[in-house]
Amino acid sequence: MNRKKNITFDDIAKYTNFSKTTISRYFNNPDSLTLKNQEIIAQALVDLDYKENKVARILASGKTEFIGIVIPFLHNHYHLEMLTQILLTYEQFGYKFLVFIGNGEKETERQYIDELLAYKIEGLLILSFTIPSRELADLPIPIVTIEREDKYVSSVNTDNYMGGVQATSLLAKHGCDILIHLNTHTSPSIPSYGRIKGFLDLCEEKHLNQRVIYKDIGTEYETMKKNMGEILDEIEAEYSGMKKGIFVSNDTNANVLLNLLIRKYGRLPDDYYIVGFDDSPISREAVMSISTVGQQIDKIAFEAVSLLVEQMNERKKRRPTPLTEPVHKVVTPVLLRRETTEH
Amino acid sequence: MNRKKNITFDDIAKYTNFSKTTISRYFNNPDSLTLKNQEIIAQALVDLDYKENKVARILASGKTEFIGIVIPFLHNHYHLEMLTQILLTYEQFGYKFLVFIGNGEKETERQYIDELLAYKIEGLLILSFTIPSRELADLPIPIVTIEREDKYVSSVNTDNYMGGVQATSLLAKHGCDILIHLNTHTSPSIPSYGRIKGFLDLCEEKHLNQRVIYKDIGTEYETMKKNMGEILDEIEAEYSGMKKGIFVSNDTNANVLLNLLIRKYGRLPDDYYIVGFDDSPISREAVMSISTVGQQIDKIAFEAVSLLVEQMNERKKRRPTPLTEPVHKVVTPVLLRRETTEH
DNA sequence: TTGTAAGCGTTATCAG
DNA sequence: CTGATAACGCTTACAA
Repeated sequence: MNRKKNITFDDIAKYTNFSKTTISRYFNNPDSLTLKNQEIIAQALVDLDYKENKVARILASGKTEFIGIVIPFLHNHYHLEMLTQILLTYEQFGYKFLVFIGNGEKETERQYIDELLAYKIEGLLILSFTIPSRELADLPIPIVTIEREDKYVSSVNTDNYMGGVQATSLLAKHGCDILIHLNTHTSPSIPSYGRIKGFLDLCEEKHLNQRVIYKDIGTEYETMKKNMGEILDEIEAEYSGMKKGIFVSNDTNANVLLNLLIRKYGRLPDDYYIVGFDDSPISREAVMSISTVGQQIDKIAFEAVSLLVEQMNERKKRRPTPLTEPVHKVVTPVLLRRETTEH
Repeated sequence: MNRKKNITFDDIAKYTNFSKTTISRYFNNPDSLTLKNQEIIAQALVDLDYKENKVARILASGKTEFIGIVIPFLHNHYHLEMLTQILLTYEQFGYKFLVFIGNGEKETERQYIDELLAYKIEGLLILSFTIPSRELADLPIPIVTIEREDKYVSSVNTDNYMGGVQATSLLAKHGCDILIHLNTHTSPSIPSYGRIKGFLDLCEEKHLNQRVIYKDIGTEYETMKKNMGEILDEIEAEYSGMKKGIFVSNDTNANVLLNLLIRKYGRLPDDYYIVGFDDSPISREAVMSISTVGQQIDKIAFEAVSLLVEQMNERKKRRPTPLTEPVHKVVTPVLLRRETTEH
């Protein structure tokens, strides 16, 4: 903020012989001025090279048009793409975003939220998993979470259950003898648990031979390769000769499995069918394109901001009717058949 | 901003029988109060559940602690990772970021910058390529650009030239008979032009047989595959029997080439050596890990914010000595030898 | 070490 | 349709 000489409403008022109030009206309710006076002021704006100061406006009006975001520090495609899509909603809603990257520590993330609150954000989007929704619900502004535990707050998530069903059905259709799901142990309170449940329910319904392998594969590529290698060895030993349908919890891991197979056999053996989850870039860029369940990240981002803005607007009414119950929206995923199942 | 009743310095002042000023001092210069009085105020803060209001502070002090970012709308790993690393510098510098995603249109991006200016950002980080640096230089706040045309403004970039030299040397060391560089036509005013120049200069210096193939591969995976396929056909025809060292302008494209070869031969033929650029995730996740030139994104982000903050601080001095010439910092890339050259 | 009072640049309220 | 004047909540000389 240049301490020197910023042109203010006062300057414009003097220059045009109107009052500050009239200048303010020119911006907020121009129709209340005569056309002629509007023109006079418009000209003065140009003559004086006026630049607006939103900080002053916020202080006076109480409307920041800021939304806070707390996103976990993950290098995965999903969160980064989600952030991008959220930022892009500026075009539709006009809200500006103040972004903090969480580090997984409760105390730090609480501090971030306090800082956001100090900037008078009007709503908060939480993607980070650190702070339980019970605590978030007590914040004095509307909250919407994305793809995390959301019992006490509103949220937008992928329909993970349907995604699990879709992936499993695809493998079932190919007549696999054994359906295997690879995942980590996941709490039922987390949306992605639906992937496991979808898998299990469909297998039960269709009386399919199934197995869930719970194992944390790790995040370093070399570690992932090693852990996945062990899983693969076990699968090869256990289900040799059978047609194997493997639903992997995400594309990154599915790709590790695929690479292992390709390097072992030079190509994907006929008795392997693989489906991933996320439609992340790797699913397209892999040696063979990986069938996957695509999350509609743009839709989720839009719905989340939309839901948030609705609640923010509700608060601005004279007689606000705040939500009594958290709203949980769900976005349908899209099954993408690619080479790892259509070979 | 809750219109109702926010606790303000006035309330605290009344509660403690101090003046507003003293309360302000408690926050900005606590040592100027007696320990006892500090405690009294601290207690009052708790009793009244005071929440700070940075908007008011900004208006009064002129310091927003905001940095604006305009980043292009690209789904590539590089920009998203850079954004993440920039946001993470909050820990060190305390500046908050207001992020806009450019759409490549000058008029829109100018509007974004105006909006940022209206929020009284203290500095601006530009990653988008749309607006020429000539125009950026006229903005009334410090600017730093990252990896784009930067003639008239300060910038931080990867040392692309050295990267080109490193990649080329690696291929040369393996005794390749022909060195091929795949790239698009690039203006010398853009940092990444250095990759081409580095390649050419080294080849000339070492009297190496070289060839640059300029071709826009596209962004859709299928298109890329098709275009790269044509290039590969030509290479196979032209340089059959020769040991080929191929330096591809980025990892995404290098991976396309690698996949094509693997699918054709079941493995990477012995007479192919491939180096990419960026150290993007795909270079590790590919069927064979891809040798590449790693950009130190965290360092670049840090240097950029650091350079910006320096200039911002300079302005706050009583007698500021603004930069007379733009500063161009350069971050050394790191050569990563992986399977595509060490087979 | 503490207080007084004048801003910072808008918007809101109440008149006219 | 237009204008005074008081907020908004904090910082910053200048005093004491």
